[in-house]
Amino acid sequence: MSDKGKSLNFIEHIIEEDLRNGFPDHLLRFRFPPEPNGYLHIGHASSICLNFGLGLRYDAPVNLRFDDTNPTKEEQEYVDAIKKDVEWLGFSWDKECYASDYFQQLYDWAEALITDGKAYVDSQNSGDIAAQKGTPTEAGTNSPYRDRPVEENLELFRKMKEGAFEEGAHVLRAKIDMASPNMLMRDPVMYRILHRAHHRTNTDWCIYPLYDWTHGESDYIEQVSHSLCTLEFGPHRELYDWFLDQVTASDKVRPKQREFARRNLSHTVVSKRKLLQLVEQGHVNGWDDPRMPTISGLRRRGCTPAALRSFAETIGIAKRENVVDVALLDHHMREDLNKITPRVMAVLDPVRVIITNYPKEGEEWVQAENNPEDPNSGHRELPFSGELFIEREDFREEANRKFFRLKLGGEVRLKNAYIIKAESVKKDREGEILEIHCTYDPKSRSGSGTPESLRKVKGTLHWVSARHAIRGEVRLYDRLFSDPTPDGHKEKNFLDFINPDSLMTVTAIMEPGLKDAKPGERYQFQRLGYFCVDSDSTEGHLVFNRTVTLRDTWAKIELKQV
RNA sequence: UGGCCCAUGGUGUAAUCGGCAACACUACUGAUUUUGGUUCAGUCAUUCUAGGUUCGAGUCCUAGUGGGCCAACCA
Repeated sequence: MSDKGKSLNFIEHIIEEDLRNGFPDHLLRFRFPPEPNGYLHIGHASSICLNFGLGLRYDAPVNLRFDDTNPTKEEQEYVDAIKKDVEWLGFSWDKECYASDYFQQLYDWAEALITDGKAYVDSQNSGDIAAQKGTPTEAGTNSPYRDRPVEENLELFRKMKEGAFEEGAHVLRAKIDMASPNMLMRDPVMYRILHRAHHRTNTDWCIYPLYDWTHGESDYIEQVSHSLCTLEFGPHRELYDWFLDQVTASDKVRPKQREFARRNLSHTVVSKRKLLQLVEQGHVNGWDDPRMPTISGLRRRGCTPAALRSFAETIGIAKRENVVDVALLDHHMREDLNKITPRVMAVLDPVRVIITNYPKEGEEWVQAENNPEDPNSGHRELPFSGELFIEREDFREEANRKFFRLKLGGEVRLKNAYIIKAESVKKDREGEILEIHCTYDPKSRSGSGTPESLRKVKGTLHWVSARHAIRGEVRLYDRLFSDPTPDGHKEKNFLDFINPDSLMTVTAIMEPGLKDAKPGERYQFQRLGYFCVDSDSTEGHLVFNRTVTLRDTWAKIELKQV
């Protein structure tokens, strides 16, 4: 990484300390361990950048490990989507791993634990087991099966594995301490019976290990040195260490679990359950709807991997509760998009301009910079004529001097073309403006070098020649929720805060060169924002998604005037 | 009637051994600009509270306050 001079986050401090204490840097190894039961979201992006970022910083391998121990929820579809997202973010994993690859090893270790008297088969139902757990303030009570003889445990466990029992008939539990102040240490369940096909092991197994028994041992098998997870796993650390104690050899790396606070983004939710609800109840059009905070949604909206990475870098990592302002994400998207996107002109809410002193059927071509931020981006030719479209909100019959745009009797520069002056308007019976009649200064053409062309006029507008224009669908997205913390209200459901105007679709007028735009391509529509060609586009029907607007100082001025 | 974690501007994150509270975003000023974009300059903090240790505390100690997590055969 290029951040050697940067201050360290608390995880890096821990690693630096381990290194100082003699941990060999070539044994550093990390992992990103998603469960393939849903799509990755921006919170995962942060975790991906953390783990893979550490890999880059310390030149250490990072595994992509699927935590696939629950066949009732997990599917291959999610595995594929997750791999695509991680790759798209720009990271390469060392090994592609699956917890399910370790089922046999885990099983063998479980038998050893039983033999050691450290695990037993409990034949109660889940309700009874839960009842015996006690509460955070009261000790639990021992299961009547807790002192089952080793031989009987072994026999039952083997039969569980062979499929001799119904789901729920028995579980394997670690024998730890039913009075522990940490509820996770009260004889946690290690295996349950599930007669379900697994997306990788199919029907090979009918007992499946639970998270706590699986995760640390998987880290150990892969020789992960630092296993990073979110804060809610803090209490699990004691159990993680206990399970590791049962198997760790002295000459192997003993993985270290550390916890960080998940990143929350304002004006959205990042919980798989809630995202699923948005999809299933049709509040959005799927997991990759551009309003979704999923990586696939952000990608479809036009966000770049670089923007997501620099965003993750900026928000950092710590242990306190947080809500990151979505405006910061917007900033990082604009920062990257400003550098890389070609500028084009498109009018979202058109009104017709007639230049009365322009030759009737005349037309000419003007030159436009493709990207002022990129000197190598070159220029393109744009058709100009006496009949144009401009943005309806760029004209007012009357306005004060703060309004830099077109008004009756006022002048304005048409970007890359001429200075025009509004003379009169034509309206329909309802008073809606149909045409703005203007005159132009023929000597004011951009780049011509004439004194007239060098005149300073306050406003510059984007425009499209009516005769040459093409049309396209533009989807204007806004934040999905109107409240900064939609799921932070005890009394109200997060769905109550859904922004009814999160999607507005318009037909826009666009410069003709856009007709060959391909899905995934990003543009800046000048003075409007950044837009990305959507995958819904078909031959002859272009669809653009608005990624993010440009910063809009005028909108703020206007707001204050009201 | 318990255990664990956390507390620094509006937001997020820094601050070496205890030594001038820093960076980014937002907001607001101003300059530049043929995008009201970009760029540039500037403004915005009693480090949760109260004690204590110290020449010196965001940092260490004690107590309090506030917040989060823990009783899935989920991860």
